[in-house]
Amino acid sequence: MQPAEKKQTALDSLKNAILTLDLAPGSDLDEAGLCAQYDLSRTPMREVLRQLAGEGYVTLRQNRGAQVSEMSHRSLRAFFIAAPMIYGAILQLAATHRTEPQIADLRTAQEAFRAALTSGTTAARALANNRFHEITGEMADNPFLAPSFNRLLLDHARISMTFYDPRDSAEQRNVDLACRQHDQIIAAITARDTTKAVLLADAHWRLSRDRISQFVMPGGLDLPLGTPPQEARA
Amino acid sequence: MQPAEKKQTALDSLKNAILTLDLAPGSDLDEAGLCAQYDLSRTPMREVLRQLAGEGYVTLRQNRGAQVSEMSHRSLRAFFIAAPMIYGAILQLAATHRTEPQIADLRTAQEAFRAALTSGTTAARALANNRFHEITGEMADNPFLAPSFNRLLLDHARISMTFYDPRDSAEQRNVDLACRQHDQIIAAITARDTTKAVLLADAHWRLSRDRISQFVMPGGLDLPLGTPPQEARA
DNA sequence: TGTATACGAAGTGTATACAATGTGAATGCA
DNA sequence: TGCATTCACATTGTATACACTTCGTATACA
Repeated sequence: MQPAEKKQTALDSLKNAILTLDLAPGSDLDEAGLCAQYDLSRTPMREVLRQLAGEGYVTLRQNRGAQVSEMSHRSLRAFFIAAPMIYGAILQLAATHRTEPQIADLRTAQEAFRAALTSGTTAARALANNRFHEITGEMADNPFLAPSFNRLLLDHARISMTFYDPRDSAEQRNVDLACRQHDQIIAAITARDTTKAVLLADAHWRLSRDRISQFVMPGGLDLPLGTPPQEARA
Repeated sequence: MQPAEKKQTALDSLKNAILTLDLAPGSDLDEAGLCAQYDLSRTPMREVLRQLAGEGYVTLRQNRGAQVSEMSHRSLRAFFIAAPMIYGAILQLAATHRTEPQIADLRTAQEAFRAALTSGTTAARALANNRFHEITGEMADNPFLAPSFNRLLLDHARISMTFYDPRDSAEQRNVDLACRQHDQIIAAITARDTTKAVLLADAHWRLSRDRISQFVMPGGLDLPLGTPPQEARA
């Protein structure tokens, strides 16, 4: 395997590991360990880490190594604010600028997503879903919106991984609905129907948002309130 | 000077040179030359270039060195589509999340901008204006919108540098108006007036957009049409 | 016993030598 | 003369040795 390929492999592999929470937010990355794992020397591995930093996957600290970028309460709030606007813009532009080969790519990604729904792991689903939306970003073909869109996709995948519970049957229905929305999105984009694309972006976002909200603010358990521990009182 | 400082110097210097068109879009960067210029060896200089690539200043091509990112007709169109939306969102969030020290920074940046208007070069104006808007981006405090916003600011500065004509007195009036709008933006942000912030973002954007449009589509010269050269005919 | 300082190990940043790739000019052949 | 091939040079990519910073620990002192 060529060195350049090994670099690409390391990049893709690390991205996937971060997207699927295989590498936890905030966890430290051992430079030497990664070098051994991907059979690269430190120089190219450090370049990979710089690239990941540029795309928001990791943060680099002076003299203190790389760590997987955090997902905090604050960033979740920022995510909720930014996502609906950017998602709407991307799908609208995708419907305008999509090319035929891109539509083929999108259909392929959707088939992979549907396959992952029935037989894949939670991580495989998240990656397939992420790939679907990445392609819509490529279709939009706007270098000024792309960086924020991709940053949103990263944390969207991670948030979904955090909250997804395969035992919940309501979850199963939601995922099936999301899959059908993907089909509708493909149809709208193919037809260059920008109005419909924006509406679908909104519906798809709300579905995802509500799923997340339910886990952040679950239904009450109807139990008596506890009392705060001594130290926490005023 | 410490190596880390030299890296920062190189990064800042290259950013400024690209923003002010001192380094022309599409021009090749000579790795060895930059190493000599900033007294760095190739390893840290390559990391600087990777960082610049991550922020959209340059593009890296396999085995073919770095080149300053292009500004094409197509990217101008994408810019016009993305800018008003992102700028509005950023100023709205800035009005919500700004802190007192950030307001002080913004006032300082505005003073520098005003000073550059009277005594500075065109490049100094562009950099001061860029800094002002960068601070509004910091105030907005949204890691999902920041990358696109900063990408927009980069090309906004470069487009302004392209089209600015200091001999045009209408330009002078426009710039003075832009400066007054900055004062109003500071006031709205300080007062946490999100509604006004959004309106000002729109007004500020339209002023800039119209300036650019006038240079892209100048008033006709009322002369007869030429004929295409032989080679160009069907 | 608590704190401060010094030492050492681990890990990060940089310099440089070497390998691989791309480019362009020169040469040979049609 | 035109085109293809080859070789040399320039430039980029990688490996590795070395320097520096950080952090943990041990020891000395209060």
